[in-house]
Amino acid sequence: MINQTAVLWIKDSPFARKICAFVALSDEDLTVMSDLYRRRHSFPVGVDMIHQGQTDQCAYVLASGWACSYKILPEGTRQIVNFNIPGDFLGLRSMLFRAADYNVEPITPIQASEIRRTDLISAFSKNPRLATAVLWAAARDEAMLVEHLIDLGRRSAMTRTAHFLLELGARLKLVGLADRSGFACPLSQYLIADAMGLSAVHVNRVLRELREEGLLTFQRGRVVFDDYDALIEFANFDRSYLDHDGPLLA
Amino acid sequence: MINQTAVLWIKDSPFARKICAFVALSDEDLTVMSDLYRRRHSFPVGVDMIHQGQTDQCAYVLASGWACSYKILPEGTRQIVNFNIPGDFLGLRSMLFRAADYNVEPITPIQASEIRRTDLISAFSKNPRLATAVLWAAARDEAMLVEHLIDLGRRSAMTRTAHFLLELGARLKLVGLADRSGFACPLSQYLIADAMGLSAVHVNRVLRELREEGLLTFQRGRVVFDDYDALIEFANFDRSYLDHDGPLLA
DNA sequence: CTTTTAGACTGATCTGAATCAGTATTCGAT
DNA sequence: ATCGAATACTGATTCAGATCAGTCTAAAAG
Repeated sequence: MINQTAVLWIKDSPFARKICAFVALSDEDLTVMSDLYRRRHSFPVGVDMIHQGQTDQCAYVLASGWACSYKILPEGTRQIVNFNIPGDFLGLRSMLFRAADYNVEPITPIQASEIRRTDLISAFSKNPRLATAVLWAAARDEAMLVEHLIDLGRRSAMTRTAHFLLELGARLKLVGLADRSGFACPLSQYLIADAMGLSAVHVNRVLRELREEGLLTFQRGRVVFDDYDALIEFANFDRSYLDHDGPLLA
Repeated sequence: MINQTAVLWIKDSPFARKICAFVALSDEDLTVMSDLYRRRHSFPVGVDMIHQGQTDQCAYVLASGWACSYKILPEGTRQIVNFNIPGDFLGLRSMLFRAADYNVEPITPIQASEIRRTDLISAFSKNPRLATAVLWAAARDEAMLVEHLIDLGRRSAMTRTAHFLLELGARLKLVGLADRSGFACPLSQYLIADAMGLSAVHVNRVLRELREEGLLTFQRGRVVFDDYDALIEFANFDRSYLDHDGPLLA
């Protein structure tokens, strides 16, 4: 049965906002989805949400706050694989493996719903459209991973950083946390460095250069796109992999 | 019903070999799988199997030959995202998107089975275990993508190349195309360069250094692990993300 | 109201990898 | 047997980005 209060509440969540942009979900779908949302948790900064080797196979949907997925290397350096923003589904992969093969750390205090593997599987069998929606989100995450790979492999430090911040903006826009002018961004230059495979010092230099070129300004926790069109041109940003033209599997 | 000839034949395919190593498939599962194998195609070197913007949503399972997935950048450089070897399922992502966002090019002549989206969906609904198996393979591919990202972001040219060749060896071993001593490898130094985000010249230097260190020799189309244990130590290679301890979702 | 500290920022220097400009080798075609 | 095309390989030079070694500022702690 459909619980109208739950439907209204869930419709406003970042996760549903994102999913609804791609797959048309009925009130029934949203009711099934709201069941997944029961186990709310808070995570303070400094406590890993998921860590390497962890065997309890659970995932989270972020309601608020930012996190990052990363791997530590033996030399002590680390590579941030992805930043997780509200609406993101994280840990889907660790559900298929015996143990998590990466860490997830909150960047700001986090509100998240824990999703048990059994709950997800039953929600999927009750509701294949929800399965499609989640798989679509996973495919989109993989496309972003590929763009990140290309950032690291073949784009210069400046293009790479510009591309990355544009993508972050596009993702945040989907959940109403950004617009064409920019977005609030709690990332330190150290975090950006670990994501872009650069040193923090060099990130600082690159950000200054982007500012001096009149492309974008990242200061005091805010990214401002000073010239959005020029920036897209400069970074050769193609948002089609984040975009859509309506429901895919109807 | 179960067709014993088809089951025996499919059991010997690289795809089934790989899948069976992780999820126990019954003869019935294998029969459903063999239905997917009907549309055999050959691709000569020089003709893209999938290209950017292509809208017919189909995927392939490689039976023999090597291919690579890549993206072209405006400056004319390219980044190879992944090499595809026998047994690989490729194009799963393009089934969820409106159009492919990358290219796939044969490196050697290819034999592959075309998988239509509708066929895959019906096979999945007939047989959820097969769906699990394919999702597991996709999760494993994503884990490899993450390792590749870390290669590019935080590993030196030498460690990166060693890690990459070890991973390739581990993947080939699963389908019986490699052992601890090494494997036949049709990749040119140019292809390796485009995958590792290096120049061909530097790849050559790196391969020479690995050879001089007594770690591995890549010459005349063959990778030889001269000192497998030292190599694993050197590259800090952890094959747990490729490995398993038996069926996951029984 | 200081002190401490973390983050933002800068210049000088160093290094790893790219680019350029070749030679050597292998293999296939004529 | 010879030519041409790939591919493998090498040395010299250049350049992007890292490292080092700081300063400046603002906020938090005492």
